[in-house]
Formats: sequence, structure tokens, C-alpha cells
Amino acid sequence: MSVVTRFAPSPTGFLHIGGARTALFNWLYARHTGGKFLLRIEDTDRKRSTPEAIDAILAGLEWLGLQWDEEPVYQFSRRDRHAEAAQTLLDKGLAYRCYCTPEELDAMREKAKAEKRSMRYDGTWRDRDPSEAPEGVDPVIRFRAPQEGSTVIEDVVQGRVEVANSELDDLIMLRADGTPTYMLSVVVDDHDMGVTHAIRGDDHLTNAFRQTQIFQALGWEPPVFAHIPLIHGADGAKLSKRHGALGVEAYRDMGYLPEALLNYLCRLGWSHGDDEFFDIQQAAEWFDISGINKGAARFDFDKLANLNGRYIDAADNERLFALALPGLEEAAGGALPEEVKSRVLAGMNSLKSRADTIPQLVENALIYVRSRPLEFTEKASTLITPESRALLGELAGDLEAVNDWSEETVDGAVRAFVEKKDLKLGAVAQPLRAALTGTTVSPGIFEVAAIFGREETLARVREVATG
RNA sequence: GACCCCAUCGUCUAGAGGCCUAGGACAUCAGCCUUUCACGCUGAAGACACGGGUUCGACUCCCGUUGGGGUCGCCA
Repeated sequence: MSVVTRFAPSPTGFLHIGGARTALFNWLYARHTGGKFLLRIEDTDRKRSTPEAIDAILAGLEWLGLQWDEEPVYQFSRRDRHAEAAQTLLDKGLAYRCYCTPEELDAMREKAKAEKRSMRYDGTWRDRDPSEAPEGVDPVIRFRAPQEGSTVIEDVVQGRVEVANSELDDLIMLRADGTPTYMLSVVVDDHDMGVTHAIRGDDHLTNAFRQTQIFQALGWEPPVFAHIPLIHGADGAKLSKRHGALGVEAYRDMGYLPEALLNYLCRLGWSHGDDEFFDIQQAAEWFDISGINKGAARFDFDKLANLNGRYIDAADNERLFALALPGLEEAAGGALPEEVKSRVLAGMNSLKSRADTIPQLVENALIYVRSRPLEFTEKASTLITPESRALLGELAGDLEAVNDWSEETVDGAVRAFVEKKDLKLGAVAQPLRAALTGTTVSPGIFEVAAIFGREETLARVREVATG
């Protein structure tokens, strides 16, 4: 039987990082097995579901390149089918109408809390005659859960997990307004969609028991469950916004590449030996549920940044330029002249090896964007002394004589100048760097000079030399 | 609180009873390279939570303790 996995987010917010990894694992497993990866939008909560959230989730998956198969299933559109399943259970005596009001339930909850018990519906209407139903109360439909014995799930990540049925109460399947709740919808949809493997967050583990019971009541085979560990923040607590619980678009905006985020997410809770750096196709080839860990993992921005730096290094220059352009234009306060654009592009190889994120790339590229007269950083201005000005003035003469302006010829000219003056290379190269870039940090200064060209280089050097 | 899950360097992890003197990656530190900053290279420091078993032998299996997490909604 061919594998069918699914990602089933509720559209109440963006695609957060934990959801992205859940989607990724489902995608990987489907690709690995040659099966299908389905998308289901769990929008049965009409109050909290929004079209904006749906768009954000779809956009997030697309940005990551996690393409789903077939049309997304919108759960709410299947409400009649869910109600039908509830009716089936009602007919079979495996469900019943409960006339407790939300207020009564609240009271039950309060009481349980006061007695330090976990809240369990007390079964008031489980065996009560419907003729006793109060006037004017729309009933909910509750599942008549087994009270004896236990329910077992054979989780492929967590192993065999068993819970006594006495721990589980009669959950609500249909609300008073007749709409289905999550617990019912998931079961019906997973069955109807032919889902064979439910790979989802560990927080659903306890739900799996109730869902298994519903599957059994309906006479259906539950999917294979794989409850993957959660992602925690750097402090080990639940992932907070401060610690990375952001939408994937926030990672995009922070300058991370999708392939880097994907690689990082793969390694969070899953491993293939000592392999660290690999693309998603490679991961799909290797991916197996047996490689998933049981313990929660902490989110580590440092490692993500390192990985991102490597992917930036490997990325196409034109692509990086396009990603950096908005930031460069913002810094420049307007559109970039063609001349500046080609400088940035020409210097991209060196620029990208120094950047871990796109904002860093932008920052590094700014040396080609700033125009004369240059402003100098504090460190750079300490390099501009009467002596170095004189030196640069002399150097300008030598540079003017350079034929065939290039990194190599500038290099040669400066080294010859250094030798002539019996100086160390740094004594000239550093002031030169300051003069050309206004900073003390940049790619190789001969490369920078080559990119600026003879005219611009001389102009900058002379500007400093003459004070 | 009840139920359930988890536990190897600071972090992500390798490890399926002898291959372990516990390996790799990130981060940290030192050195090399070097015109700066990076990159790169070399090296250092750094972990099996604790206590009992089982076994000739336990990071690996079992039990307990401790610690962490999840769930307990007419949310998903």
C-alpha cells in the first residue's frame, strides 16, 4: 500500500517553525516512499480561522518548497460528512446527546480543579433518557467512550503507549450548533483521505488515544502514528517568540535561505549518522521514521546562522544580489545606479563568503554603495594620519601609471610601492582600505580597487590624500 | 494535581551489550594562513542526570529517583 502523509495546520496564525518541521517530515517521508503528501486546512473553528492565515501557511510552504500533492482539503467544507459519521455512531449507540450547558461544564471543571483532579466529563447524559432533556438547550453529541480496559497505540517514534480507558472521558464530536470538532474531523478526514501515516507533534500524543477509539467505533483502521518531539526554545521551555517561534516568513525576512532552514530543521530531531550538510533531495533519499529522535530539541540560532552562511556561500550570485537589493536600496535611499549594481555583483564572491545572513551581506556590500565624500568609521579615521595621507598621495601617482587595471596589477603596484618605501604591506593597505571604503573591514583591498576602477579609486585616494 | 512522554559535551546529535580512551557539527578558546574582517586549516576544552539491579561485560536492557516536556476546551 502506498504511503499517504498529510500536514494539517489550523489557520489561526502563520506557519510557525514547529509546523514547518512537521510539514517537512511528512513531505520527506512521502517523497522517500514515493507516496503522497497531502495538505488539509483544519478550519472547523470558524471564530479563529482566517483567510490571511491560510495564505500565510500556503506561502510559507511554497517558500520552503514543500509542494503538496492534490488540492488542499478544507476541513470545514466536509462538515456534513463529519456530521454523518457522528449520526452513524449515534445510530449504533456509540454516541449520545448531552444537554449540559457550557456553564455546567465550567462548574465541573472548577470542581475538578479544586479537588486537584483532571477534568473529566462526568457522564451525566451518558445513560440518561432523552425525555429528560431540558427545554431550549441544543445538545452536543458526545462519543460514548469505552470505560473498561485500555487503549494502546503503537507509535513508530515513541513506541507502544497505553492508557487506561478510565482516564479518557466522553469527548464532544458535534457542537451544539452541529459543527464537528477536531477530534471527529481528524478521524473522518484521515480515513477518507486515505492517510496511512500521521506524523505530527508530540502534543497530539494524548489525542491519539481518543482518535483511536473513534476509529475503532467507526470500524476503521487508524493510520500509523508518528509523534515527533517538539521544538523548544534555547532555554528549554516552550518555544516563545523570543526564541524562534516565528512564522517562516520571519526567517525569510531575517535573511535566512529556505534551503538552510530546511537543512537545519531536518537535523532537529532527525539524523542520518554524522551527516550535517545536505539538501532536501538528499534528505528525502535518506529519510526514515526510524531516524527520528524521541526527545525534544532546542532551537539554536547560531547553528542555523552557520548553516545559512554555508548556503549563502553556495548560492548563485544573481540570486543573492536580488535578495540584497531591497536592503541596499533602503540604505542608499533610492534606486541604485547601474554602476553600483555591477560593482556589487562583481564583488559578490568575496562578499558572500563573509556573510551568514542577507542583512550581513547587505552590510558588507555597502562599501560599493556609499558615494563620495565618504564618511569614515571611528577605526578608519584613526588610520588617516598626516603620514598616511602623504603615503596615499604618493601611491596615487604610482597607481595612475598602472596599465591594464585589475586586481593583479593593483596588487603588483602596491607591493612595488611598499618595497620602494621599505614598509610593511599593512602600513599601506590599511590606509588604502580606509580611503576606498571608509571602513577597516572589507574584502581584499586589491579586489575592491579593481572593482571601483582606476578613476574612482584614484578619486577616493586623492580625496583622502589632500584632506 | 492526574495521565502520558522524554533524558549523551553549553546546543544539535552518533551510538541498536563488548567496536567507546564515548565520535561528528555549531558555539567557545588557542595556533596557522593573512593587508583588515571573514573563509579555510590544525589543535584544545567539553557529556553518558543519579541510585539500584540484569550480565563475564552496560551509554546501550529493567526498576526507582530527580529533572524537563506534553495533555487535561462546545481550540486544533
